[in-house]
Amino acid sequence: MKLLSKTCMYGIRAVLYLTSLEQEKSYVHIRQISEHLHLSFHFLTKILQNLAAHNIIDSYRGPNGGVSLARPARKIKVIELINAIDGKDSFRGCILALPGCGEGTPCPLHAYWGETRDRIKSAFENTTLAKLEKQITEGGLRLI
Amino acid sequence: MKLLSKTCMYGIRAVLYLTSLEQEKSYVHIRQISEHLHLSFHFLTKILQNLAAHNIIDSYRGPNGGVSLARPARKIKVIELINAIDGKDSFRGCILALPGCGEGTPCPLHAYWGETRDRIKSAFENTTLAKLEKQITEGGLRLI
DNA sequence: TTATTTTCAGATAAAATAGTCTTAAATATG
DNA sequence: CATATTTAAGACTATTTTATCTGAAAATAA
Ligand code: SF4
Ligand code: SF4
Repeated sequence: MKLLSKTCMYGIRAVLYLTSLEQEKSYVHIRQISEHLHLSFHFLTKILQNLAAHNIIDSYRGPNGGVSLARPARKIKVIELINAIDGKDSFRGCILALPGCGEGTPCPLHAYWGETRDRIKSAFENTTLAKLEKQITEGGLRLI
Repeated sequence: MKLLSKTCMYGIRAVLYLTSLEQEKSYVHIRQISEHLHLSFHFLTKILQNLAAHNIIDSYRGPNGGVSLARPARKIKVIELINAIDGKDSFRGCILALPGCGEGTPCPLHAYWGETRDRIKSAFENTTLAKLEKQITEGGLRLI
């Protein structure tokens, strides 16, 4: 069972780290992020390029360059990251992969699955980076 | 988001088909199953070999050979198939893949995830093939 | 016995995912 | 301007998952 791809996990962790720094619009080097989270710098760079293309983070080249959140953390929903990295249809996936499903009668596992899946999805839709960050600081939760 | 691997989906569908035939301990050709479900015969054979090794189905070679449920459908739980195919640790997977997790303090997504994951798992633990089969016949649900 | 049918076992191939590396482009500073 | 720094872009490699293929082993039937 894989809720998110590894790529997506890395993206979320990186952006949560950015959130935790909560500097006012100053760029953070990707190298700093990758070292802090123990991730491959090059791989993370690719992931963050994607998030930049989706206007979730801003990026800037050269010395003093780096990445930063494109908006305040309370305006970025976790589902946005998931959609950007794992694709919009990530939560459309079903349980038995029947050909041409969703139109006719459902498979016998649909009842169990559909509801649960929607609940998971809406949890991500209703969670902002700020919300998660609050939990991190209040609950002593960790990113690494 | 992938709840089950494709391999696992195929295995479940195949075994549900066996259940639907509910013949008294007579073997069904894998070829018949694969054609009915539109799956690759060779691939399905490998999946069913695995299920046979895990004592979920019985198999028999030669003409009149094939596979059949190892026990009555009401005594086979869906989680058994998942454990056999996707592995015992399938529902241990987490959301941020932190190194050495589960021991110390959790990551900020753990709260959302853990509960949901356990609910999904216990749904599979409390569902037998017979239960699903009942839904199929009563609800006009489909396997192909 | 001999031929046929079927699963078993393992090698191989293709596709998807994950990760690495190299070079180019933009920016800052002296 | 020249140079150092940093992200951008894309080719390349590695690993995992999914799928195919081949021949052996077991059971049956003629
Ligand atoms: S009925 Fe639902 S769970 Fe089943 S195959 Fe279709 S979409 Fe997937
Ligand atoms: S705290 Fe839970 S969800 Fe987060 S990384 Fe650990 S096991 Fe996974």
